[in-house]
Amino acid sequence: MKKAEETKQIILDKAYELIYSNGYNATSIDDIIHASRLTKGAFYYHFKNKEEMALAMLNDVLIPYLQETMVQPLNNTVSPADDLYGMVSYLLLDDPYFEPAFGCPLGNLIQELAPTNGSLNSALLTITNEWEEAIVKCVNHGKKTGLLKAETKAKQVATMIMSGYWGARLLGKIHASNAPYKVYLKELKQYLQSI
Amino acid sequence: MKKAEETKQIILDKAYELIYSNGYNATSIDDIIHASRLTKGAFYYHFKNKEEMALAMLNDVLIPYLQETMVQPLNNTVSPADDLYGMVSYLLLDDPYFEPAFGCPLGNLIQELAPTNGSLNSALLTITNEWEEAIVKCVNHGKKTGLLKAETKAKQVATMIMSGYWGARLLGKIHASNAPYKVYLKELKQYLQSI
DNA sequence: CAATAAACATACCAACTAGTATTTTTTTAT
DNA sequence: ATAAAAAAATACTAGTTGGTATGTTTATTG
Repeated sequence: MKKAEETKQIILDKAYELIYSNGYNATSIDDIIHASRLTKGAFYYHFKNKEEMALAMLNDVLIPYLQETMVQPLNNTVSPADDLYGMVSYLLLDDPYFEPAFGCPLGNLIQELAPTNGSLNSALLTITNEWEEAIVKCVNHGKKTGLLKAETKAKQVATMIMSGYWGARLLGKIHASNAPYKVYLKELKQYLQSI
Repeated sequence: MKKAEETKQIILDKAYELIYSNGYNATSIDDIIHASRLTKGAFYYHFKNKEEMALAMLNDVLIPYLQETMVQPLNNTVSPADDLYGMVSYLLLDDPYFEPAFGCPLGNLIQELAPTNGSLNSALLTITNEWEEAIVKCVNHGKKTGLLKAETKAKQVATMIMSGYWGARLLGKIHASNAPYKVYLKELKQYLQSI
């Protein structure tokens, strides 16, 4: 019961890669097993169907990584503005797994699947809410310590930051470049000084 | 040569509807001709292939509408902050053709097609640049009249507004609601007062 | 009111899709 | 080492995809 887990992980990793770069619908099961150097038998031994595989991919690959890079950096925050800027800046410029031309893996999936799919959506919504909650807590902590203004509305700031990040991803995609990220980050810094 | 133009328009209109709500790849030619109550013969008489049809749809349906709702409202601006807020607010809350669950038609296409497609991308990039240019001009005008701060960087503001709008669309999508729009707009108003 | 071309319909194709049934190989426990 | 079970390979199906070839109808013009 060890080798099996390995191949399962290979499938999930390759599925993540292909779905991130090409989208969910544009990634066929044949694509995934070919990239994994496996066959249909292996795929359907480990997963009931494409959707269940995608759900496992979300839970085992994408979501843990997003919690690491989007949520954890905001825990035990000292300087809210700096920590928020740092979180977004890392995601946009430094994260080794994300590329401008491919956008945000979470944003991509929401965009593509939100109108149609059911079971995948709740997983996407959950991690989105966790992210928002982390930002809200960070802002509220800053209000308590006096580093942020008392009038600042934490949820509004969270919405602003999340929206800005995802939109910047779109600009990066259409330009196939991280140049828009840098422009956005400059204005984000200005904005964070105003709250 | 009149009836033919009508059916061509029907195809483009239905294609827009289906692609907006389901995505480009998820919309088959069969879907489009069925919704148009036509057949393959009609489709391929008017268009060489799916991509050429999509390009015509962009040029004849989507882009003119976006120029109307995203670009024109910023021409001959009097109060930049109000006009920028009004443009975004209209798009998010009042536009009769856009729905929270389906996001922004332009954003959707960029998201889905940017990594892969070629010919459609330049059309998407062009209208995106037109939008940015309109915002930049609006901000620069505001700086001249003294309604906006002299230090304000027009391109940064444009990036901030575009990003925020597109990201808010994503939040609306995952929540299948316009509630995130309202939260975003409140913070946008704050932000616009700070520039 | 024909004739003729434009506009559209029908029938098809090869490639691809998710998924199944069956057989073979590989692990694992004894 | 070997039997049993797990893991993976092979071969297949029915439905869908974009696109083509060839009809048939409809509109337009002399």
